[in-house]
Amino acid sequence: MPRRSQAERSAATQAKLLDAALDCLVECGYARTTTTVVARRAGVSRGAQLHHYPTRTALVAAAVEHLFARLTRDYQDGFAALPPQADRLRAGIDLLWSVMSAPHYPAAVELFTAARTDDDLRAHLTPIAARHQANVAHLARAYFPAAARRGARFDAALAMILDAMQGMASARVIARGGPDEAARVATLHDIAAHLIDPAGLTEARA
Amino acid sequence: MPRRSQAERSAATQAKLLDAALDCLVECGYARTTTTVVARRAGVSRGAQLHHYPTRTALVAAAVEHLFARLTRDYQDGFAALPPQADRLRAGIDLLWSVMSAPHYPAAVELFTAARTDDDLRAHLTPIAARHQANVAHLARAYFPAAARRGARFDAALAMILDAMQGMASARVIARGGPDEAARVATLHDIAAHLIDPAGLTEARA
DNA sequence: AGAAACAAACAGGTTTGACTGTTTTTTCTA
DNA sequence: TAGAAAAAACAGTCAAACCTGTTTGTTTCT
Repeated sequence: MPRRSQAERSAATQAKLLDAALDCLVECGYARTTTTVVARRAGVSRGAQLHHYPTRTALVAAAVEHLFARLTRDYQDGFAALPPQADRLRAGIDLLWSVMSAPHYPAAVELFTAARTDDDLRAHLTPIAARHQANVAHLARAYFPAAARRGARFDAALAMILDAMQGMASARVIARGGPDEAARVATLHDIAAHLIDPAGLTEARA
Repeated sequence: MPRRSQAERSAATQAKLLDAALDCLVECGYARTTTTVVARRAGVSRGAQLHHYPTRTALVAAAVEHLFARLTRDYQDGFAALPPQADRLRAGIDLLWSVMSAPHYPAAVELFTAARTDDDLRAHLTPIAARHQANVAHLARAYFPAAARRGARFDAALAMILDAMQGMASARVIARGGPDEAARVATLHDIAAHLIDPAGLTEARA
């Protein structure tokens, strides 16, 4: 690797650090995600780590931003790839759940839990989370225009479905992917149909 | 306080320690819930703390057991006090949510999040959580016998509602008790009616 | 040459569980 | 039943390990 530009070098180390931080959050949890461990896992010296992210909070905040950017892309791509068939609503639910089942998602849970009692971290995370939520809501409205016309009711339904998935993700801590997880997703399908599209005339031709 | 029996002394200090641990978990979060701080908050010497709970994990595990015992009592009392009127289902939902809004509930969230990556803690928490869930399901079935006759569908609905509430509780981390929280509970009322009692013939005379 | 990236050692502060010693209660025994 | 012995509860200190952020020095790019 001769003659890498500064920008390339920076980007490479930062990417290594952020991925390592996410891995570490998933594997070890927030408490044991120390700057030392992250640097070692990233194969980067501690000096370099501190150069790019001067504090631990800065590091994990950047990591979650990195993660959410990826999640937003996943949502976007997923929605764009939704089949234009009769069960789009169903497919949309499955998409949401699949993204929230991503391997790195527990890192977000770790950080938001920690943010509850860490003002600094919360200040970093609040705007990131708000932006992400807005993105998802925007995408959902864009891809289900007919249902979105129901306005607040649609928004409430979406919020509820996301809450439920968030709860399911939390529950995984204890019972990882139990057999009844599928049943719960099925219930969500049912609910979505009831709340968003009670008449049964789906968004097939949207 | 002359002549307290050993059992009394033990029970008193243990209660002080467990309450202090819960307070600390809620206020400071899992990472900053150190044995030192808990002992100080409890007004107990560090030696005494170590005598009753030899490790940090033992302490927090006992604390969460303490908490869940109380939550189960709250559910029980709440269900027993449900009015025998037409909107029992609605009142039941509100009860579930009010218990999950209890001041100490965030302590449970902290511990379950930590348990994901702490085998020791998880081993302690898993049976506690399982027992608690079973208790809630049992109570719900006992107090909504007509709906419970729908079997798996009832269980799925209950699980989903609890998931959603869990998700809402987690979301509080960022937006504490936002205005739309009420809207989400309203959506849950709607869902409960749809999933559990679609005909509208409520459990009024159960 | 200057700036950015990287490397490594260091100091200050914390936490945990072990360890030693003291007081209070219970149990055994005379 | 009185007093000694044992057990339990309580108190406080200590060392090892660790983490964070600073600082100082080196290499790589512009």
